[in-house]
Amino acid sequence: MNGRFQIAVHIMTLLTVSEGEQLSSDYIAGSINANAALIRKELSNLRKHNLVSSKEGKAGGYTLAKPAQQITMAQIYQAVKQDSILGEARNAPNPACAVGKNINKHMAAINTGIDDLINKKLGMQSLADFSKQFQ
Amino acid sequence: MNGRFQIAVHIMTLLTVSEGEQLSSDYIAGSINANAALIRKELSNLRKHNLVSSKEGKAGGYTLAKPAQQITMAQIYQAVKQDSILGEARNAPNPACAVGKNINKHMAAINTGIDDLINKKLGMQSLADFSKQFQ
DNA sequence: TTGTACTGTAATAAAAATAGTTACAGATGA
DNA sequence: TCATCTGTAACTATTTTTATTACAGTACAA
Repeated sequence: MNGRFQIAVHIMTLLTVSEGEQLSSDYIAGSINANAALIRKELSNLRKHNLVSSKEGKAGGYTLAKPAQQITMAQIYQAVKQDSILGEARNAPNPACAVGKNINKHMAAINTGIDDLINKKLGMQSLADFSKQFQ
Repeated sequence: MNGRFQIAVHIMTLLTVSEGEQLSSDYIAGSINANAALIRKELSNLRKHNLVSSKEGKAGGYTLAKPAQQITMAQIYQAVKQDSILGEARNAPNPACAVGKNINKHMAAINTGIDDLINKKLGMQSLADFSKQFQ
């Protein structure tokens, strides 16, 4: 989810700074220097999370779904994150070992603890706050 | 760094639980269900960070470099982490764009803020605390 | 009603990151 | 001097991420 948060924040910042104007995926991709279809995919995800709205057809494009004051960085983070931050085991550890048997559970506790913390921290900053830095 | 933190914590927990006994990389790999050479690579890194000591030769193996009470989960995290959590841009964004030009700097600020938070949180839990859960 | 400029999405390819493997030199103790 | 272990490099395989291409569908406007 590394690069995706970066991209999502970049997108959201562009939409904030351009104040309601419809931006095309091509334009956004140009600023990010990434592929337009990829950007549309992320925009699609952000729309699913009610952070952007889109308009098809000529003169279509993307805008914020609501004022930047009402969007927190945590919401963007949530929209993008899919896996835990510090990771779960990819190989089932050995269940015959007292440590292996329980490590996933205890790692999960660490992960959710940290994730809560991140959400709390990012929840304190609105997209409007963040975007102000670019003016 | 996802899977590596999991592996490193697993290793450190095994070494804690086995109370000073030398463990071989083979034994550790068996509990984690991973490759022994891979585990040795991570052990090598943990040693570099003064968290484990190793002994070569027959009857060799690995032990904690210091008591588990004196090791925090944050130290393990630090030993393993190499990149930022939420990511920096992989493509240089467009420098001709006010947002693209500055996004990396501002994302970096978010990243270090979160990293500090993680360190603070993980710094509150010792390896001894964590390992108690497995007894 | 037709052309143009967009979104939406799937299929696929390329690239990068991660994990796993093999191999073997060197250390150490029995 | 043999057996058992670490240390590390070189390499391969796998998985994940990112990029590309392609095209159907929508909306506006002349």
